[in-house]
Amino acid sequence: MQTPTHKDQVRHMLREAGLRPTRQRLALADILFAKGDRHVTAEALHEEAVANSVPVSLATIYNTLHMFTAAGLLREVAVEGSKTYFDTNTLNHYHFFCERDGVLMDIPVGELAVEGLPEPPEGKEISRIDVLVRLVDK
Amino acid sequence: MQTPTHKDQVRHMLREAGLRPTRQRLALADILFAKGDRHVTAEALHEEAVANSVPVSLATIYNTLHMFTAAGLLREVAVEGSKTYFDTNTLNHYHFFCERDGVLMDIPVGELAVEGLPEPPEGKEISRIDVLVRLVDK
DNA sequence: CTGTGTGCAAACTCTTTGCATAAGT
DNA sequence: ACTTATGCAAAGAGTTTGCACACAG
Repeated sequence: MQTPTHKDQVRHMLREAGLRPTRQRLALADILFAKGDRHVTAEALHEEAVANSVPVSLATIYNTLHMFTAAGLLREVAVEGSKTYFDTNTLNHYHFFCERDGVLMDIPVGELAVEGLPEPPEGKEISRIDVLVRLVDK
Repeated sequence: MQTPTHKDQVRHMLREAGLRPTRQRLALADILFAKGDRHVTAEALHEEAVANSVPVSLATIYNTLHMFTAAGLLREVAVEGSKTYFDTNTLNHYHFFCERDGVLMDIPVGELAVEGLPEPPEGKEISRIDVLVRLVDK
């Protein structure tokens, strides 16, 4: 094996972010960033990790997700309900959310735009705009 | 007292919604709809009720908020975090959210618009669009 | 070695539920 | 009276925390 593996890239990504590339972080980053943009909950990632023979604890999952988020590798998405979603796509984009099955999807970039941004209140500035398009079965 | 009080209007509103106008519901609706649009959490409403000498239990607060929402009198707003916000403005509009103090505010209607709505996935249709403009201190 | 990360279990927060009591019509 | 709502306390779900042990540099 001499082509740079995905794991190598992931290791580099972690170092860049100032995070020690531990077994668990590597394994989780590998799962998260292997196949395109993903939207996971802590619970789901935990199950996936365990299924992939990476017995991480839930506490570490939360820890890791938050550190990745702080490092800019992930982004937290607000959906109502108790669960927190993490998105591997940190670029500015919006989401579809299907209430029925709790699935979050990216909205193709460029299609949707927010017009007529209002003036933020005194002393505040806009940090980010979230758009969530809720879906129901037809 | 012969002018229709706010409580009378509220009583009528509850009947219209098919909800029995009990003491607690009347008191809560009175608080919620007395002064323009509001954004409350269950906890906040509970404190306010208790402060107004209406010793409702938290369980009833949740119960009531959910029934009001089901009856179309309130709308749930998704902000990340564990707390659920309820909005007395059920018309289509968007929000400012200040992370620092957890305050939710309406964005003046008409200023902000979402353009270029994407096609929803097969078999789904858009039920609602939420826009949350996050604010930070300048 | 030295410091940071991990796992476990317990703690916490917000929310929901079950059941006896109280209130509405 | 008959039905629905309320309150309490206990259970639940998701997330966080404290501390001993393990691992990366």
